[in-house]
Amino acid sequence: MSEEKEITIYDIAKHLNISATTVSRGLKDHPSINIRTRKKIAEAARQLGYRSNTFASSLRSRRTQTLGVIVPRLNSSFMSAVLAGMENAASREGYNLIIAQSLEQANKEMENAETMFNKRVDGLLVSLAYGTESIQHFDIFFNKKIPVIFFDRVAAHPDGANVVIDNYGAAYQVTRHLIQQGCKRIMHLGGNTLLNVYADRLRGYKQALADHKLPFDEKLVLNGNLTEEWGTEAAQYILQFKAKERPDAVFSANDTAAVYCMIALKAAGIKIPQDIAFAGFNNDPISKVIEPNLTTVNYPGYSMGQAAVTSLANHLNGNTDINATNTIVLRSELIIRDSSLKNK
Amino acid sequence: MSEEKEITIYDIAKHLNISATTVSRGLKDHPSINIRTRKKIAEAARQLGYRSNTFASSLRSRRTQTLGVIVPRLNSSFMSAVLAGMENAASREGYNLIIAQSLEQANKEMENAETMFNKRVDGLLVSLAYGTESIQHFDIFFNKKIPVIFFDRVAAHPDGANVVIDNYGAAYQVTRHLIQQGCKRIMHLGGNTLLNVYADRLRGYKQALADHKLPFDEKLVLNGNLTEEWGTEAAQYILQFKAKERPDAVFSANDTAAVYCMIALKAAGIKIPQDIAFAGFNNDPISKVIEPNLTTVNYPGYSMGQAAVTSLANHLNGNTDINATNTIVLRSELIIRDSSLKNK
DNA sequence: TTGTAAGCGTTATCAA
DNA sequence: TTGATAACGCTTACAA
Repeated sequence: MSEEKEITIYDIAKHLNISATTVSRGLKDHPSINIRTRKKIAEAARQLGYRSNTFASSLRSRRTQTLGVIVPRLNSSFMSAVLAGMENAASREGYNLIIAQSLEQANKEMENAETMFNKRVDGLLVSLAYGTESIQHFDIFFNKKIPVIFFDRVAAHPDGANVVIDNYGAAYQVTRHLIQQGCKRIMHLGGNTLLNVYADRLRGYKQALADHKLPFDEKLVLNGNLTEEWGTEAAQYILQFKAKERPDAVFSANDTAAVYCMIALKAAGIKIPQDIAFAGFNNDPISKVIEPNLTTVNYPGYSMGQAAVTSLANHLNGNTDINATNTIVLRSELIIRDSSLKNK
Repeated sequence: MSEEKEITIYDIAKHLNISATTVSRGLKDHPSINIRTRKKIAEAARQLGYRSNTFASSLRSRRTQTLGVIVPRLNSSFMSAVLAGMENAASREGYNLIIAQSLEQANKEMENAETMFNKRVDGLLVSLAYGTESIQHFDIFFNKKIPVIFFDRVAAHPDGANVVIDNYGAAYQVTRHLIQQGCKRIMHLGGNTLLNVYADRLRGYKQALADHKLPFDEKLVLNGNLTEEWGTEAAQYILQFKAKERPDAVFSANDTAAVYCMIALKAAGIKIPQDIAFAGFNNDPISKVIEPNLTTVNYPGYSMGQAAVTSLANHLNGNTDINATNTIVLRSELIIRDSSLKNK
């Protein structure tokens, strides 16, 4: 079983009395090779325990069959699903993935981009870090015409494609749902509006208010980093309102901030949803543990991963121009739970 | 900025009127190269925009400077921390990571192992899938003397090293803590005991009982897959006991099962911790959201990742024999929260 | 301390 | 449909 020496296409060639060129072609099912020859080659390769040397191949062909993935963090069920979807599509298309996390830091993202570039990935998939304010560090890719696809946390670029959920529409739905529950002063806990996801959620919130003739009040929008601590602080902000001006609902741009805000409000004697209704975003596991359970928005992570890789692979195979499908928008799903049901 | 042609060591050599060999050596800080020559080479490389071609290098040197990582799932804060620690150590040691998830399935783990093998990783880091019952699929690595390190979910192998936390000791501490709170009939929710982590936690639980003269009762041990649904079912099991025989504490081998068991028990009118005290394992974010907050065990994920990679790198550099440091045990930490404090 | 020259295993080119 | 040959860019004996 344990081979002494690596088997090369020359060994196969010698074994079959044909040329290495033919073996090379046969192994990749090149159409110009006789189908019976191809079969013989495949059989011999199996028998001899041949495995292709990707370095030699990459060196010569200048393709690595590898895609780079840069994500802010791996520790969410959403990202795990995205990556599973990416892996699935990638292996179907004959690509491997290199994964790196930026830990939400712009400089780490730059480093990662450089590493990916030096590893000569055939294409790049990026979800931007919270701290990223410019996407210049991807210019090395654009300059070399290496395709870049942004997903979820995206930025506009003439040569880059985007895969996103309809953050605007989802936020609109959430807000409308709260309005339909009778809420009139809906607060929005938002993130860095330089990022599309947070900007779009804010827009959806505003539009829903406008469409239902509710005034927009700047004091009812608080932007921050959406962490546990920040969610707790947001509760303090809410508690400072005079009784009459206090919001009767909160729509948070993520579940973490929503949940920690709820915990702090509950501790202060606020009843949820009677006094203040709540809705979050992400369908994080904690949304099913907090009492009352949190109304939220579910992302289709697996599909997003698949869509991003499939689109990238199509582009690499020359099937589509990257501009032809510049933005793919996936459907998300409103999950209604007790935290927003005032009339139950 | 956008170079037309890739710069090679020959371009640098020509530029400086020296040989490519010297450039190659200079670039890797080979000691036999004059330090001034090295400086000149580095400077020219920077100036010309040289980037090393890893394929040519790997092809020739038969090393990839790449480590493979196979994990059950990426979607836990623990795994994210592990990977961050691995990345940190890897980049310090000059290695890159390829990451794959087995999704807890043995056959996916086998596929991943094969992919890693074909990618010719210099070493492999594995946390075993829930469904894995044999580690034969890693024999291709052992046969070729490619080092394999198991971490967290490990298996014994003469040629493989392990990096783990002291599951036995942590479980012992948890159980002792519950006993000190006055609990006498402590139930254990466990996982697949083919996996070290669950077998060791069970052992620690048993030993703590024995050391405190509490009888071990088989009916108080329930093994399962530790999912949300299973945790809910475990609650039904607990509710079936006659009042006098009902456990007065539960030590779960993970937080998910503990939390969903708590939710179901609370719904049935059980008071926590008064009627039944609870402790979990993992320090999952949900443990801080459930009421009362869950006593649990925190893993040092980042250190574990660093330790695993550092150990692997040392071995690859020939600094240590893999048998010399066959098992590294890291300290974990008991986090006491309200769910286990009966006397508060 | 530096250089010469021979490969590593594959694929592109050109020819048959 | 197949083959001969020359790269791809780097490392490493061996030599100087």
